[in-house]
Amino acid sequence: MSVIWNTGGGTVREVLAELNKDHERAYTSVATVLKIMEQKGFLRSERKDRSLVYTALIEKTDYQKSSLRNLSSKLFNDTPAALVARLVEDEDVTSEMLEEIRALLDEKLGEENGS
Amino acid sequence: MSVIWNTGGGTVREVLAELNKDHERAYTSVATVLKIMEQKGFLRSERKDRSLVYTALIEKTDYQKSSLRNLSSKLFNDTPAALVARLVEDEDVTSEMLEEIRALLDEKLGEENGS
DNA sequence: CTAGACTTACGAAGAGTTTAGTAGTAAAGC
DNA sequence: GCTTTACTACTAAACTCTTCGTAAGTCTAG
Repeated sequence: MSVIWNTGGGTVREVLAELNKDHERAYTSVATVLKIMEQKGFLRSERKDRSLVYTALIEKTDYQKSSLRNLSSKLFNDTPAALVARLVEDEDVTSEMLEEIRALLDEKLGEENGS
Repeated sequence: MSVIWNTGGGTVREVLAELNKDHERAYTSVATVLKIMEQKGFLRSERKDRSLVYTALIEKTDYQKSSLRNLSSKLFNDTPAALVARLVEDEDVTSEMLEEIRALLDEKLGEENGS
């Protein structure tokens, strides 16, 4: 799915090429997965020459949101603050990143007070 | 696993009772899962009377962290700021929560500048 | 026209997860 | 002491996910 989002979609062969950067897989494996994801409504396909070109049907941001919601409810008692708390504890998160996050919050909060 | 963390652990029957608040399950289902989780090293068990009392072997915070890391790498290109950006977009997140999160960041940033 | 290359469709094997039934054992009640 | 109760261990069915092979169709080159 991430490959489709990152590349904007493509044929089985294109997706395969992308995936094989990470780890060798068979052509048919990718074809099967893409077909299944289409059946599940995540992708749609369109004929182009003799191949199928797959494109995303669901937005990456939507999926990110629902994943976060899911994680938040399952592991953080539905309190996003607790989630962020854990996130900023991570040693790999630099203070530049933290500044960035805070700036984001300031923006969001300003915007809400304004409305 | 969440049940164990939230209740601090307990017998199969206790965990079952907790789970059944949500959705009816058989006693043996819970027993099996607990045993499997023990085999995987997430729990340990201790005999108490005739029952086994299960307790968590891994910290909830550690699991939260690794889940976040995982989500961040898979869906957010390893940029926590993007993750938080998506989080604060959620309509269900109130400005009180946002304030809370910002306070958290301020604290963390202050602490780091101080060191 | 036919051989080769490429593609999708279908099916299947193996691992992992979830749910639960059965058997056996130990304790408790009478 | 025998029966009921409660528990764990073992087994298994149903389901999902991942991987891939084989079959069958189509296009193209010679």
